[in-house]
Amino acid sequence: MASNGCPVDPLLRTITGRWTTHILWLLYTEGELRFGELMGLMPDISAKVLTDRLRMLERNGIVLRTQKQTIPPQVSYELTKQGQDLHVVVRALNTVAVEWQALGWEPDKGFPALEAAE
Amino acid sequence: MASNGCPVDPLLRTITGRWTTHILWLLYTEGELRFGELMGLMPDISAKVLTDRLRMLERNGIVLRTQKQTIPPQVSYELTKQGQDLHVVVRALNTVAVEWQALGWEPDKGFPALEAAE
DNA sequence: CCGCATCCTTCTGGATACTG
DNA sequence: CAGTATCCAGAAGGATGCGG
Repeated sequence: MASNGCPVDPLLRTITGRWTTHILWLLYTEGELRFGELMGLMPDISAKVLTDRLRMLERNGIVLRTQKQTIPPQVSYELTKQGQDLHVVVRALNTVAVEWQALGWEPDKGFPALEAAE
Repeated sequence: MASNGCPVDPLLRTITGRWTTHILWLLYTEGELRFGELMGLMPDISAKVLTDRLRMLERNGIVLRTQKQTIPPQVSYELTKQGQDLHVVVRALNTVAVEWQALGWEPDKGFPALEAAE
């Protein structure tokens, strides 16, 4: 998979993927969260996928993982300083998403409200 | 593939994917472009993938396709009004990408500059 | 010049069952 | 509680060749 020349491409590849921005959004709005809390806030995600995403974000310096060796063990996640840079992106995405939702936009269907007005 | 509750998810699924933001960036910075011009500006993309992306963006009301029935035929693409909403997202992505690039960030490697400073 | 059809390969997300 | 290991299905990316 040859690298695209665009500098945005590698960043995009890391922060996209099924649940990634949702995780970032939650850590941004709720602050530090435990694994189980994240599971609770995302009812449809599986433990494996959540772990995958968190580990990937950790490798990339975007989230910080803190393990407390208690019984039962507790692990919590928070955004790193760099991870917080992404709030601009996530907020921009959220703004447009909400705006388009209000216009009736749906993937592969476009903007029904606008077409009807023609 | 059950829909995630997050309103950002469908939008994200549309504008991500290997070349999509690059296309949006070019249409945003260069304005209207012909198919061949886009190919020239993205040396590594294949015609099929470019067509796929453009058709998908067209279906979603993000780009406008204009065909001129000349010989040889010319087809040009530009952002729709809604497509221009995305410049906020693309600009945010670009800002962070450039910032992180300056810090030595690489996918799956994190921020070497910061780790060295510890 | 622009694009469609076909086929193939890779990557991703997810289900399920098990562990310290 | 917070994972790990394995396996699988489907989607996405891409190469190639034909067509208006």
